[in-house]
Amino acid sequence: MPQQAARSWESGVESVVQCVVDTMRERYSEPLTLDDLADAALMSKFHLLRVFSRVVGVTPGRFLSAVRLHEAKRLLNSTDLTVAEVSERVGYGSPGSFARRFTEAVGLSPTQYRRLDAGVLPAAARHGFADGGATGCGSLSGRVLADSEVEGVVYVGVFDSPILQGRPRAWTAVPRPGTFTLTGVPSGSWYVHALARRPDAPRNPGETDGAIMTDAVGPVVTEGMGREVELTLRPPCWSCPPVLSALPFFEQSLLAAG
DNA sequence: AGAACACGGTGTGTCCAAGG
DNA sequence: CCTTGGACACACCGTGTTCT
Repeated sequence: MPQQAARSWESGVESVVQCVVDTMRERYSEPLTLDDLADAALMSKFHLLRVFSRVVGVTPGRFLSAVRLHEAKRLLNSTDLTVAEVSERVGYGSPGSFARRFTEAVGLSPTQYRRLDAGVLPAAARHGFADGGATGCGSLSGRVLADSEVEGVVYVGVFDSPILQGRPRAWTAVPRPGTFTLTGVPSGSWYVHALARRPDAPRNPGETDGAIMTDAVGPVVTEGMGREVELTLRPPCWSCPPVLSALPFFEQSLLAAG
């Protein structure tokens, strides 16, 4: 295929995937299936699965799940809806199932997450965040660059997913973009995520849309010492899955709680 | 080469119950 | 009212193969 034709094909695929992402963001509260999304994209579900994964980096199901849980975070912080009501609004049929997925993705249960806003957090919920999460004996270092100005510290964490979700296996905070070293990284294949607040970012943990800059690399195989990575913080683009982990606001909450 | 299909394993959501 | 855990069903995913 000539280069120009290849570029045209790629841009066509991107616009189809963007359409699917838009559909997810608009209709996350409905029981969307891969078939529905494939219909919207005018292609088979088999092909959609392939092109979506190639462009976005995660499967359609995982992306949709991230969109739903991100909206749940916003509702928990900006409304008085019960957890069950939030669960229903974002498309989950079972509050129990919602609470479990939320806890896995965010690192805190829905009620614990809601309390973050008030700077109140049970001691049990600190485990895995407050100690840097480190459980291994390897290390990983590198450099974080930034597209534009950032406010406050830069967080760097090791996660098991290309989506910034759950509790990091190890994390650190550095005062500004620059070099970092992560210790206690378990051996394995990980995704390294970096994130920081933009100067105009709201303080509300639920309002992360457009308020932060992120970057990720991976999978990075760590075995002992010596891995070097480089990340460049940028505002989230349309194909970036929402940030689900409570990590960027956890340290702030710890400080507020004393 | 790209698109569609088949299939087995895996992951996710639901339901239910128990306990805080 | 919320969280957690187990069992179950089924949709989803990854991979290999076939078709155009």
